[in-house]
Amino acid sequence: MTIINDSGASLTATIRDVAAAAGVSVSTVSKALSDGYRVNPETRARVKEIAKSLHFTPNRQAQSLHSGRTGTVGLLTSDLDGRFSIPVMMGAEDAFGLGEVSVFLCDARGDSIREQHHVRALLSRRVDGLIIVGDSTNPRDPLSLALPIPVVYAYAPSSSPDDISVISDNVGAGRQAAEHLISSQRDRIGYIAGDPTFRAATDRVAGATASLVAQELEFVGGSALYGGWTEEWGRNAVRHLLSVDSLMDGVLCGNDAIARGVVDALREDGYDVPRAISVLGHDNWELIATQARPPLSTIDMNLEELGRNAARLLFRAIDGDRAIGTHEVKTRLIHRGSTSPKY
Amino acid sequence: MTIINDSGASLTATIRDVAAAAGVSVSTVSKALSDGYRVNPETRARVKEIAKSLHFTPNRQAQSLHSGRTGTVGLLTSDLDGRFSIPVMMGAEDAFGLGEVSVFLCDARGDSIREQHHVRALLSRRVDGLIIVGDSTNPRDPLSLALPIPVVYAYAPSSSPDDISVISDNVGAGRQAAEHLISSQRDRIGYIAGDPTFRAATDRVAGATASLVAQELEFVGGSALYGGWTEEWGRNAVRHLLSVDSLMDGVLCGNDAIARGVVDALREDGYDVPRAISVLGHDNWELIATQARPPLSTIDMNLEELGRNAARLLFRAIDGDRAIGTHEVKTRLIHRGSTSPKY
DNA sequence: GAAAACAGTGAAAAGCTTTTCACACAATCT
DNA sequence: AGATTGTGTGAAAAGCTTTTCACTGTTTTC
Repeated sequence: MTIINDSGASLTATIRDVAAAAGVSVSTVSKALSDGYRVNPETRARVKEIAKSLHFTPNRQAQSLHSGRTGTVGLLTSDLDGRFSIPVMMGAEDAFGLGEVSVFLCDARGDSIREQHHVRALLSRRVDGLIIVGDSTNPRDPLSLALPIPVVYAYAPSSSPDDISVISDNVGAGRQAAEHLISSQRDRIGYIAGDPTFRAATDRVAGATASLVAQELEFVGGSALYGGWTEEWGRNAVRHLLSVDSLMDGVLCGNDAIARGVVDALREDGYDVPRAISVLGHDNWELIATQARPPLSTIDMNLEELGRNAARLLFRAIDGDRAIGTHEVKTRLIHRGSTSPKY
Repeated sequence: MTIINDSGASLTATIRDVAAAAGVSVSTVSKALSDGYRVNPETRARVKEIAKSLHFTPNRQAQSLHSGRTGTVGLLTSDLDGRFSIPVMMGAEDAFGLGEVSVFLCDARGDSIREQHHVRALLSRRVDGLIIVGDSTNPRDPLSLALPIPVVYAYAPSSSPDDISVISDNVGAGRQAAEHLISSQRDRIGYIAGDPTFRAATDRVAGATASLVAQELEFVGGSALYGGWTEEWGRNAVRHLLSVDSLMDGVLCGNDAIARGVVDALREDGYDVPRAISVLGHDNWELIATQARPPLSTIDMNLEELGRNAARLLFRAIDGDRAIGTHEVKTRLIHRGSTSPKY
């Protein structure tokens, strides 16, 4: 099925069509369009003119058949509906530039058989490289196949130190969060963490703990409280913490859902957020954070930046410069209404 | 950069390598691997064996150079962080099958210049077809280029009736929602709608209105209340409706955020949800719906099914069978805690 | 026993582009 | 004038696979 457009030229014109129309050989067309070859300026202009009028675009399949590079990259995610892999993908797409490199998207749905299958398919399409986007920050096993192309792991690092990984700096985020509360004169701080089987949960706690220890403080109740990633857990945990220390003046939360549960419970129980008790979330999950009462101050993981970095590292690796190891992306604090200086 | 794996075979073996190793010609290898050609069974077995040991996978670039079909499809979304385009993409990927067809993902970020650019890039990659995923249900202008490949519009339909579009049946969804409340003996029902500039908002209201009219009912306050898509609007609107009719026993909402605002406000004001007042959302946006108190009953748009349909229609179109027009996907009711029969 | 059918294999073309090499012709130098 | 340099162009190969056609032998048919 070939639709002919207004000018009568098929949109899938090949270089031969251009050559015929210009009355020159195929190789002259190629050179005329490429700049940097010796072609009579007049010929070049005429060829370019005709190529344009024919809507000629070189067939990248054929180009790459010749160059050995396809200008395509595989993006293998394990969880498309995850809130984390999408921004990472966007950042990567961004860094690859408009049209320069195209991205094959595959979703393995957490199934390693499926993953293998996708990898093979991508390999048969001769992608130049692969980005594997995880759905949690826990390290994952590297791809088992020996691959002829470079691979970058994003969000979830590879468990092998010889691979290239880009992750969010969760320890630093924990520090950043704690310092934010400490700097607004809070000294009775509780930590309501997420699921302890997640590396993200424990890393954030570790960072925050380090900051408190540096100020000779400790968490309300002596240590962080682990639970789940839900609002309900936040509601229950904050009430428990208040029963331990009724003068608690700050709460750090493992994510925004927990934080939302916390501010909901506090509002119901008549506490003044942020003046009496400041609450800080994590993830900057807009739809939850902005709709909370008050809107949540939180930590943003800069996931798009993470994706961009992953893409850049992949480029370098494709060019032969493999920067192995785990690269961390700094988080940033988003100030909304749930934190403030103490009154 | 070519990594040699354990067996000593490069993973990028070509058909020539296989031919050399098997001591036959290239064409024999091709035929032996293809089934359906006349090849000596012994030769065939030997070739297959060797191809396997060399990890030979045919170069799809070269294959498609020959066949004219690339087995790739472009997926152009306008809003990757949108909650709607992702499930549609997943469904499409699903229907395209594992490895059979690969998907190029592009994000135009709502910018038509960018969109054009992506379309050109995809064209130069000779994709077999294009799916355009919108970020709202409002009809959009069709791509301005005359394309040599078929296009399917998903979620947001094309404004041209000659195109192929797949959308969610919002009118039907409104009916479904209203009937759910009516069938649980509610007869004083309010409708808190979203932003009236969105077709989705007005269509849902239209469907619900039709169902009420059929029962000789009308909405509390006479008609639906339009506002925004936020929780805050839900909170404000439901309090207003109660001031109009303090015996209101059901509330239909334009989306789950509104519904969540509604149940929050009702809980704060001491109403019993779902017994005294049932509340129904829309979108089945899990993270909001499941965390509400009580969890929200809602309408699911079957977006993955929508994506699958889009993919199937694209296949048909690629095979020359263009089913033009707008195809609707039925919604389904998800029953959680916020609706029940009246006590 | 000669002609026809058949089985198995290989050579070659096609698909599109890029790049190298060679050629023809004009212009410059000795 | 003959040799050299330079300029613009085209032919051809390479990259990988599929498919058609042609070519040996072998087997069957009349």
